[in-house]
Amino acid sequence: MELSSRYNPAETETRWYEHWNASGYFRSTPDEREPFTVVIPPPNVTGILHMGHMLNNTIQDILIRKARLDGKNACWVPGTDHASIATEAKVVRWLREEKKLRKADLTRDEFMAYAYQWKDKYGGIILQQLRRLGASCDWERTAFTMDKGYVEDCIRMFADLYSKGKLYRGQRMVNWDPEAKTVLSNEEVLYNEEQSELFYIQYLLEGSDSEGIVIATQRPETIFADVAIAVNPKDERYKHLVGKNVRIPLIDRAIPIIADDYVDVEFGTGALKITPAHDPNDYEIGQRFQLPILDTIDDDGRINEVCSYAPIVGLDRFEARKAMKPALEASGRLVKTEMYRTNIGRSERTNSVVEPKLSLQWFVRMSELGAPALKAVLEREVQFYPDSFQNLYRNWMENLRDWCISRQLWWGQRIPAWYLKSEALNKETHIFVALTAEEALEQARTATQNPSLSLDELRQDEDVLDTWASSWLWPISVFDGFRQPEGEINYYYPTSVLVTGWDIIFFWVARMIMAGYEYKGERPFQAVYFTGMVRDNQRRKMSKSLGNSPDALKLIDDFGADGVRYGLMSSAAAGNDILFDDKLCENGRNFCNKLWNALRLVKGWQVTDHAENEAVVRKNALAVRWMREKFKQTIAEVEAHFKIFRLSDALLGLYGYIWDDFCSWYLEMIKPGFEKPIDRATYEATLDLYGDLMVALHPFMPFITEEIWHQLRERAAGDDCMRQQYPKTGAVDEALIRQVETAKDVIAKVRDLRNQNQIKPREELKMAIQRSDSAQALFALEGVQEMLVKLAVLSEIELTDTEPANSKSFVSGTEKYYVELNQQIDVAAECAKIKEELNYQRGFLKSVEGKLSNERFVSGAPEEVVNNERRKMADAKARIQILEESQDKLGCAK
RNA sequence: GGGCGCAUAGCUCAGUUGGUUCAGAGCGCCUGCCUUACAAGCAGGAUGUCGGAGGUUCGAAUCCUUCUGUGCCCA
Repeated sequence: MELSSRYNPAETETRWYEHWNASGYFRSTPDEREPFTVVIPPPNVTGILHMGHMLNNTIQDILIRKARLDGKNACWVPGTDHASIATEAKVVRWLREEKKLRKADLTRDEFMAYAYQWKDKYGGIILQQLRRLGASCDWERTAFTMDKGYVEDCIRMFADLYSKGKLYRGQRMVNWDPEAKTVLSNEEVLYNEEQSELFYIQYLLEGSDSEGIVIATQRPETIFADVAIAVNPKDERYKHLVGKNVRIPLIDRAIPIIADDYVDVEFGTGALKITPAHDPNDYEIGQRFQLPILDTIDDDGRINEVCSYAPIVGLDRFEARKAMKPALEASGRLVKTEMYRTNIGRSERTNSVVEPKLSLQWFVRMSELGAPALKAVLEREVQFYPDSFQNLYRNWMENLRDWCISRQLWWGQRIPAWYLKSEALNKETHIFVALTAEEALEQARTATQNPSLSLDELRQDEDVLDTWASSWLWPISVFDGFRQPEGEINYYYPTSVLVTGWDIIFFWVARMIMAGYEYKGERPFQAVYFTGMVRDNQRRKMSKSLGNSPDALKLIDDFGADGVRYGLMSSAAAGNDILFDDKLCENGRNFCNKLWNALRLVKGWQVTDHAENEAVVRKNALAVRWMREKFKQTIAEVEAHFKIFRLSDALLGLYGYIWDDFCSWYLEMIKPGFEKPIDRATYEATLDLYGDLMVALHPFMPFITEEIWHQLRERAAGDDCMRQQYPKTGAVDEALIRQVETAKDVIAKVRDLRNQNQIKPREELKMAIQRSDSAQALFALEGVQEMLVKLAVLSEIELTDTEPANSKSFVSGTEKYYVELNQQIDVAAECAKIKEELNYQRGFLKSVEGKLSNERFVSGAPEEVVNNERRKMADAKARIQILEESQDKLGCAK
């Protein structure tokens, strides 16, 4: 069959993916083999494939395919996350723009119906895209965090934590998104420096028209919620005022001046207005001083009636702020304003300025949940790669705050708490948490001692769970671990490794570890591999708004999935950011092409049962032996790298072996002459070796390796590359490898000599070697001489005692070689070269001798190191002697 | 403000428990080649105060101190 000179990935990739999938190779069911389990970090259901997913899932696929080749029962569970706030925002926009509907006009059920419509249409695109990448997930296990069973698990978890007292409802200062009208976690608030205006406002003392205290605030619209002015107790300027009252401008309500250490003497005027309802720190101070709370801002960010300054009631908080400036000026209480830069928190989802707000929310008590999760990581029960992420983890885990898990959204698992309609909203004294409304009703009847209480008289909490409060159950729930605790979860759990970006170490990793210990009494995974962030070549994070994120599928179109996988992995040390560049994928594509052309070469050979001559047999036998030994060595390194998740190193090791050793050296060694056949033994050995290479490389580049595997030989049905045994390593004949390396060095030096003297690569040269024990030992190895003749393009090689006329020499190892040239030798240039070499060797010798004459080195360093130095010294002396002899013969001035 | 990390070739980075004159890879660059697998290629080549300064050690890119620059997390 004629093979094209360029590898074409498009056709092979779809074909092999379908073959694997149809053959059921991705499927896993429990059996007697050792399991290797990976659960996918579920991508957002409405997401599309981006570079981060590509990196992340390539890594998972590599680990899974390797485990499969190692004979393990590899199970990779795919799925998606409902991503409550992000998806709801998208659905709301879709309804508004395409259906002309507002969320407020829909019932909850109607909204949910639309949301599922949206999910069915756009959800799961990403899982389709992962197939293009070659992801060998068990698709029959595809899970979704809003699956019926999954929701049940979330409800069960909620009820369970509540009954154990690890979940409570409480009033807390939360991050409020007035646009999405929901609570945000700290992690969903993004802080950035913005320009702001600082208002210096004077509060007059009670009973005075001139004396007062000046405070500085960015938020003048909140002064009507003030309940005190605080100063630092050490602040001499204000000591005399503590305990007195001042009046809020415009409304003249009196508030006390209090003293608290929290106040920064340096900042502003050193006097701080205390607004417990609208600032977390003020809230803390308010609690300490048992001050009242006046909440003047509504859920949508408007000033409400609690504010006793009527002109701004009903205005948006920013409108109100604008209105305040003229009002304060008119009152004469505005001292000055100044511009200043400060960190403003905005919602990651809606970009609106986050409002600190007091709210009744559900909180998970973190103290008990956190302890085992922290211990597990510190004691390496859960091993992080790279290990240093422990620091970040510990830092966070030692400062845990209770976790607010309620969100004011509809798209998500609705909180299973019921209240009595007879009680005012957010003032409920009775809470019934149960798996179903009926059970809640039972509780309510008992609690109220009213057996005729009906479901109509209860109302369910309107809120849903924070997305992470559902996805922290992922490693358990996807194996049905809550409903079938004795089922297959016992086989697959704990999972082997989790692969995820370090940016969600708190959101998700930490919480899965907590859930693992809480519900299985065991770690959810043995290892966590943290990937870096994929950035562009200017180190900017890939983002839609910057438009710097390459189209993942286009990359696959352009370079092939294997090429992209190579590109991502070749520069992806664990935890390190990747500065992505198409160039990387180009390297991958080129590598595919190299593999492909090696195939073309090998498959183009005629094969004969009778080798050309004994010399060729000896040369080829040595080449095959060398390649096999080096392969074992390479596989040993690959295995060592896999063990500690150094996938990039493992790949580059294979790359180097294949490109340099196999293609550049081995194939050139055995390549038959023009229109000459190759002997069958070498040919078969080469096909076997090539096949083994494909298996070794398969986890990284699954498609081309499968294709070549099948091109190499006729294979029986089911004899596929992805189903082989990973090549085994074993004792390596390092002496043999060293000898061939020596031969390679000689060949390289002859080539260099040709280059420097403008001798054509194909012009045969005569070479002689200075007779010595070491030279004789090297040439005693069968095939070495023939190898040199072929690759250095020599007419003959001989041992000699005398320097041939008209020749140039070089030193390799401790041997001296002469190459006869049919041209005049430039004696002066030769002398200069030798002198330079001598200087180097003498310097080398001096440093080695220096070490060896140091008594403390000889007695202190390990024997192995000392012996090594002794060998170096002997070699250097031998080389110096050779060079000095050359000097003498050439008659160089010394 | 508290904590963590990084600084090595023009660029991006490796360099494992200190041990070869150990300073390395890829890309880029330079020279010569369309050599009958591959120009998406082949054969060669150049490139560094290992951020600065001290210290420990027989020996430091590697360990310690400090300074400088830089990135991230938390507040």
